[in-house]
Amino acid sequence: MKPEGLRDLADAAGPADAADPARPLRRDAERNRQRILKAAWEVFNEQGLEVSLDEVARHAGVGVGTVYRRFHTKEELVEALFVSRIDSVAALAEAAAEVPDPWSGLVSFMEQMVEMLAGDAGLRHMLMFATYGRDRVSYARQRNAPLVGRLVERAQAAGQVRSDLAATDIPFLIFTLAEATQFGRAVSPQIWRRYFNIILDGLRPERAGVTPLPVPALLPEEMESTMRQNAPRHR
Amino acid sequence: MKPEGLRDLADAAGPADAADPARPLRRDAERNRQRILKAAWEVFNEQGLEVSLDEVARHAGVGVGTVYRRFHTKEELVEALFVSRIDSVAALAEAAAEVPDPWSGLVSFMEQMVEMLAGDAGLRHMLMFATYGRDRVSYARQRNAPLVGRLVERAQAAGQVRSDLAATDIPFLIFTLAEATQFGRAVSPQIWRRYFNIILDGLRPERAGVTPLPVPALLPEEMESTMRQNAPRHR
Amino acid sequence: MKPEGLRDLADAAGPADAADPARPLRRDAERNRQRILKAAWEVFNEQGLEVSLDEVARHAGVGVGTVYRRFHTKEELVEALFVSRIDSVAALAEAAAEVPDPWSGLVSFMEQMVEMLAGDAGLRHMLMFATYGRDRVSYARQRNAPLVGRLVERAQAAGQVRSDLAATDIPFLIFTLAEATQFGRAVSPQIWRRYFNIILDGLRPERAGVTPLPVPALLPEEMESTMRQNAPRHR
Amino acid sequence: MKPEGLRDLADAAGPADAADPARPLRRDAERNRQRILKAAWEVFNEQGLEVSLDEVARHAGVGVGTVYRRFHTKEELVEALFVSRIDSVAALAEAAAEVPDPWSGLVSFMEQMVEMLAGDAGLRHMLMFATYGRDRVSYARQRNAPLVGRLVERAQAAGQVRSDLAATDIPFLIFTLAEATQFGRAVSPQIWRRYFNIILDGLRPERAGVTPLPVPALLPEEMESTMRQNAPRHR
DNA sequence: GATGAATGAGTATTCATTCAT
DNA sequence: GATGAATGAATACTCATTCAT
Repeated sequence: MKPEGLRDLADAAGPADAADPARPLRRDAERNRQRILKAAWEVFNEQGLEVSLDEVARHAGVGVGTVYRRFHTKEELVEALFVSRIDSVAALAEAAAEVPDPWSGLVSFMEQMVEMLAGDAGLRHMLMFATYGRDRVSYARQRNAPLVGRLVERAQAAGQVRSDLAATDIPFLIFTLAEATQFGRAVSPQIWRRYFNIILDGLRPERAGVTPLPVPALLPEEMESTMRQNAPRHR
Repeated sequence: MKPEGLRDLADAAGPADAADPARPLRRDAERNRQRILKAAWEVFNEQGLEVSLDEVARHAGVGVGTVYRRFHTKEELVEALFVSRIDSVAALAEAAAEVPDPWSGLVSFMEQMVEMLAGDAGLRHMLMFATYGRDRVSYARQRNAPLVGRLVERAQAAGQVRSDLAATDIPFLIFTLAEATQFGRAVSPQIWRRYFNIILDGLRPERAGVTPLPVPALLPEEMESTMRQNAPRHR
Repeated sequence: MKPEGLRDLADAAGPADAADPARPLRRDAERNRQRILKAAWEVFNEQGLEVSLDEVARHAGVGVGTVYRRFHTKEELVEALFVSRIDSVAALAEAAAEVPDPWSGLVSFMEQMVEMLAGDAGLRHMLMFATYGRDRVSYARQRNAPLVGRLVERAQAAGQVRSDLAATDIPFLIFTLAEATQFGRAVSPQIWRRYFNIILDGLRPERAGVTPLPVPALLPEEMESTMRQNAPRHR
Repeated sequence: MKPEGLRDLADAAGPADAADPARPLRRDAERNRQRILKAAWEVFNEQGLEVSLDEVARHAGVGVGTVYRRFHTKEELVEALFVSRIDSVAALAEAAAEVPDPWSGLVSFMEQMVEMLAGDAGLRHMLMFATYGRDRVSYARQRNAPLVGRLVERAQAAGQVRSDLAATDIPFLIFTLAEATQFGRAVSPQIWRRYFNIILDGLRPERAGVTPLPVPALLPEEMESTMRQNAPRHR
């Protein structure tokens, strides 16, 4: 569906295995692991995270037992599937900090995040609702928060971003946009860029006609507990 | 939970019944229908659309059989439940058209829509993913599209909104925001107003620093097919 | 297999139902409930408590769903199945207390207990290992302990039983014997009476050639914790 | 856990192997065999016969495949595991025959049997229910029966044991006691000695107050068929 | 020979839907 | 009409056993 996604899957291999992080899997096992991850990625994106592992197994052309040998629970599979991607958020933020122009840095970070999420309903779901892999997500969030904070502050210091924007607003805006991508994706895969543009224009510094943000942003600590409330229990 | 919601439910009665659209239900049957709708609304909002109909029936104090007599499938129940609310979108748009200041009209329409969706995960789900009640939603969309179009055009004509905004962008922005309300809702129920504000600021007319929207909006016709792709199948 | 057992099942009906203890089940439901209990009793006795509920359902000629409608979990089914029998232990002890001769009273209690357990591997299993229905069993034990204590004391006071026998020894002896009934049952269903007899002879008052019991009996409180250790977890 | 047990395991090696009874195993193969038996013994005693062979293999530090190379089925492993112990019953009986005092001989035989079974739920299970290793058990029984018969007769001849006791009663009494050890084991590991004592007192010669055994003992030939009926099928 | 990967039938439990009372 | 009983396919997960490496 998306070659980029499949490349990422490869990164999730080897060391991410549950049993022994050191020793690489046997060749055939590794092949199957990849097949399973690929199949899972496809069906999860197509039909959501609710598809059964039997379905995933069938899609991958292996028995369910094989899926369970590799991933002890469904949760572990979902995690493994998105782990590399979650980690890459940090890389994105770090790269963005290197961009000389603060505004461009912030923009490119957001843009890449949305692009990443746009192609990946599963990851989006996991980041937003933390149905699975809560701990991973939570860890990633804590790691990235300060990086994002610096991106915002730098742009504000340069007078490129409205001063009432908070670092915690950024993930909100990103999720918000990512959700919009879901929508209309089939007909116009880039449609989200319109709304991204609108939001960017709305982030610009205060001036005539711009109203101050009406309620305070969430504190970083509050991001955690907000997730915890969203999570639907799974059966 | 929300008296307004309950009032709306009453509108969904009579003619929407499955058996014979013409003849009104017997009094007691009608009472049961209302009870079921009320119970379903409460339960779906509290626990999501995944609750079993047994649960709904228990909540309503009737047997499952009764639920099925009124609504042939779960889908039909969900549809009936949100039908009145979908219809009220039109009312909102019409009211907004009456607001003398075009900008205020558009803003108040969007705001009310988001507020409505914010409190109603079921409706949001239905509008965005059309999991259930596809036809209803589709019908409502066609009805509302021109109304919304006029709101936008009026504001653009008044120079209050950027000229590259399209009518079809409005539902996108609304869904997008509505989804964001889910988020952070537990900690700060009004947090979405920050992002609403940012978006509104981004909708303002072109000026220095505002970049033109990079891709074309969806055509009204395209909205339809876009929904059709999103829908996850349900079990 | 054993008409007596089936008669007992009837006692477990009506009021023991999970939903509403007051209202009796519909006729057809009641019929199925009985069928399920009967089938469960048969297969559990034949093949042990490990048989699947699918098997029970098939045996009963109903769908699994029906089994689960009546009994929310396997545990509940097992409990329901043996509840009336557990309760009847108390009746046995009380009746034994009425027997004029203390020795005869104690003997008849033990004998009837063993007889009851002899025909019912499921009940035996439940009483001894508390795999299922722990709370029921524990409750019954507490209820019966003092009754049994009195039986023993009365016989000791009459000089009919060795003075170093404790009340907690009785269940041990009973279980022990009951287990022995399993054995040899096919060839000589009454074979256990030999060992019952030997034990009774060993319970007689001290005299030449009788050695004192070498270790202290369990305290009543210790019976509880002893069960808790035996219980295998079920999957 | 019990060095004696482990020594016994060694006896079970070589000729008992599945592939070729004649040729001894290669040194490393033999080592693995021992490791597996040791691990199995530990794990089965700790957690019951239901543990998976994967678990056993892990405990032994070998692959499951290796387990299956040595023992074609789980049943075979269990058999091999207890084979040596079954054989040692004969040793026990022979040693008991050497004890000068017939009564002491019989008592010590029974006591050692119960002790052996008390510490070994797996063996107990196998002897009593013949779930696994039916043929082995059957063979052992035939071998031991005459030895035990002699123990009993000798004690009866000396007037130390009631004359209505039969040789086939001994295994019954032993199993009966062994089962009681299971019970209460956690709280008072020696509790079974109380019931052993009671039974011994009940085995003493006829005198006032002792009632004759009410049903005939099983014939040696009948012991076999009695086992066959007990066996629960396993999954 | 050893390893551990692959398999798939089996387990308890849930739930949309149908149907007898 | 209303009730709630019956159904069975579906779900996540386990484990004895086989087989490629």
